[in-house]
Amino acid sequence: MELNERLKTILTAVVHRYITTAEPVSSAIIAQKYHLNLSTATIRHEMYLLEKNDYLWQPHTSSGRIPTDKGYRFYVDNLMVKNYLKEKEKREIIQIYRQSKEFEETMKITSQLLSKLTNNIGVVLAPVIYNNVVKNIQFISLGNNRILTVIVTDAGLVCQKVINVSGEIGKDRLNYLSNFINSKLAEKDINITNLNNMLLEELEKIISFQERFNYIHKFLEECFDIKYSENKVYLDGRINIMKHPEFKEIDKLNYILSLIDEENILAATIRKYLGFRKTKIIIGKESKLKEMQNCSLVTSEYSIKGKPAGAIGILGPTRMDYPRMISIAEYISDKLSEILSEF
Amino acid sequence: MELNERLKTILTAVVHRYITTAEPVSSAIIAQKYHLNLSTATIRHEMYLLEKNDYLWQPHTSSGRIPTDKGYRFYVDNLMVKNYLKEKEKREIIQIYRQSKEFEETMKITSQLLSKLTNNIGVVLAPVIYNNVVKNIQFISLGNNRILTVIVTDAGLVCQKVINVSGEIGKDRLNYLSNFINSKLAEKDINITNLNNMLLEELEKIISFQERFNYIHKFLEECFDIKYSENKVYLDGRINIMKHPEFKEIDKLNYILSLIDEENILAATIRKYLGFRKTKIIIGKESKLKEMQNCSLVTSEYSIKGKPAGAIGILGPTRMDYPRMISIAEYISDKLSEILSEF
DNA sequence: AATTAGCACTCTCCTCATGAGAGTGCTAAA
DNA sequence: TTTAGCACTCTCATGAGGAGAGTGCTAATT
Repeated sequence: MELNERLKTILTAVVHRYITTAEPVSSAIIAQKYHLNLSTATIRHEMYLLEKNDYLWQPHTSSGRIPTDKGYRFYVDNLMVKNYLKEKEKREIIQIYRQSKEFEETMKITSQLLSKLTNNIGVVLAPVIYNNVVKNIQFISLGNNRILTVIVTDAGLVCQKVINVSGEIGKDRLNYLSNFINSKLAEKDINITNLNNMLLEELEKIISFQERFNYIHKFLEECFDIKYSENKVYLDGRINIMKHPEFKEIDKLNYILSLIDEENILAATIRKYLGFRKTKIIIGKESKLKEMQNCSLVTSEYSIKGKPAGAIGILGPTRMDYPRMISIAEYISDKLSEILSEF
Repeated sequence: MELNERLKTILTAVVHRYITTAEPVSSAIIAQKYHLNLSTATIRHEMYLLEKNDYLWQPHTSSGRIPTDKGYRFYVDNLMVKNYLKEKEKREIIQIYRQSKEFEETMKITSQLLSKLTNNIGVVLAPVIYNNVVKNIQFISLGNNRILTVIVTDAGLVCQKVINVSGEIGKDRLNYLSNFINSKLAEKDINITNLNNMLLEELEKIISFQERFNYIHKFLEECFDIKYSENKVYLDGRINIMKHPEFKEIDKLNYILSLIDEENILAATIRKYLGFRKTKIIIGKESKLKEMQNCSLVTSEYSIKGKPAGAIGILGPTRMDYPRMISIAEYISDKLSEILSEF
């Protein structure tokens, strides 16, 4: 069924009311607060139609109505009015970001900002590393045949690895090798994931026949074998879930708690929806994850120097103030992109 | 009051019973299950004495008894029998550790092990860095007047920092500086926290009069200004709290959740008790933290190459199997010490 | 045809009463 | 000192009853 204007207005009213009170919405409240110049009976009839079409539901006959996932979805796609942060809020966000100079701290601050501003759970997926270009490689001898390899990428990410070698490699040799590699890196962009195939061949030209078959070769191989671990997740504001009346029920709490505990599930969900639009909204059961069935997730992607890098997210009850969540997510992901690009 | 043997036996029985069932313990159950050859009336009388002396309490008159914090404390200090892990369990732990080569991963695995083995929350405090000796410093130019400083300590910890300089510093100059610093570091042990006062003076001797007042000096100062951020906390098994009947009550859950959310509170608590014994047990209100009043925390310190480095912890309800928790905490902290010392 | 007033009906929620059950405290006897 | 016996206390589950919120339906009105 195509919703006519009046039905849309009523659905909007129900969503707004439910978002603010968390109580089933009655026809009387709509008539009273939203000045539609309609009697409760008419509103009741319209709500009945909305219910029949799955936009609303009732916890029991003779109680008010609550939006369904489909109702929220329609609201988000067709009804809501975009919200913009106040200048004052924007300034505050910038102010907070100014404190941080470091990558880790920036991630942490971002998740905190998200949770503080929204009263929900803030999620930040650290930048994926596999499309980064390697800028510089350094070898630092730790003694005891242990060598620390530091790989720096164009996005300013630093990747470190301690490697055990089975024989001594002199400082000069290490320097020679790293200088050679760095000169190659300067010549052309090499992606972090294919360091191995791009460099090893070149290196074989300059290392001795002997070396080609001994521990030095093995060492180099191991250096370049970056298993780009699933990117890190930063969470903040877990306690916020307790503020929402929907999670007074122990079962619902259980679901969201296991979501919070297993950060990977959450990260995987965000990652799954990554890619073809900056901001995405996943409402309740849309995610197919039973742990998420009472939650919505608003995600927004950020980039580093124009290249897509990661995403942030806001996790809360399906009953959330979507326009505000979206504006916050978008503003913060923009700021984060700027900051990380400067690093 | 000094507890006589019989009172001790009964207290032990009550603690054991309550730990396994989470139900108030009646005199009849004690008589039935613990074969003391005493009538319920006698046991009742003894329990009454224990209650008067604050070792037990009743949720209401005419219900069974529950140990108080003091009761648990007495049990832990005087009554419990030390428990040892089975060889099979030990082997499994070693097996799991074998998978991990990296520092981060080791920390994560440790917290997972703790939570899986105990059905409680596993906590790991990463090694503190401020008593580490600096082994090596490297400067890597990132371009755009940005320099990455990598500091490596004797414990194999790596500390990185990107510094903005307000003028160009050539590669040769950077190399010269780092070589000089490294030679000084090789001469004598310098603690990471006083890099600044130990090195800056020496460096001033070798840098030009000009440099002494310009950005190069500032750069070096900034390099050595390591704010040894509070050490990182790894948590695992948050969801486990839902398994314990005591946290069915939403208020208690709220407390422990805020503890879990603000990892710093937990870390600070562990840190507060750090120092004069390997394993520590904090029971309920002993911690003075209202968020911890329904919880107990078993912590055990680990070391790197013999030097105290950090601690692990197990967080659960006061009603926990202390002997087992202790044996797990101690075994894991020992293994962790070994592994980190090898890194 | 659309809207509305009116009202019976439904369901929740709170309170109170009731009774069973678990476990105690006390007393008197062993 | 220990115990049997019993009255007493408190919880918990159950059900009844009534208030309140809100609906669905119908007949009347616009």
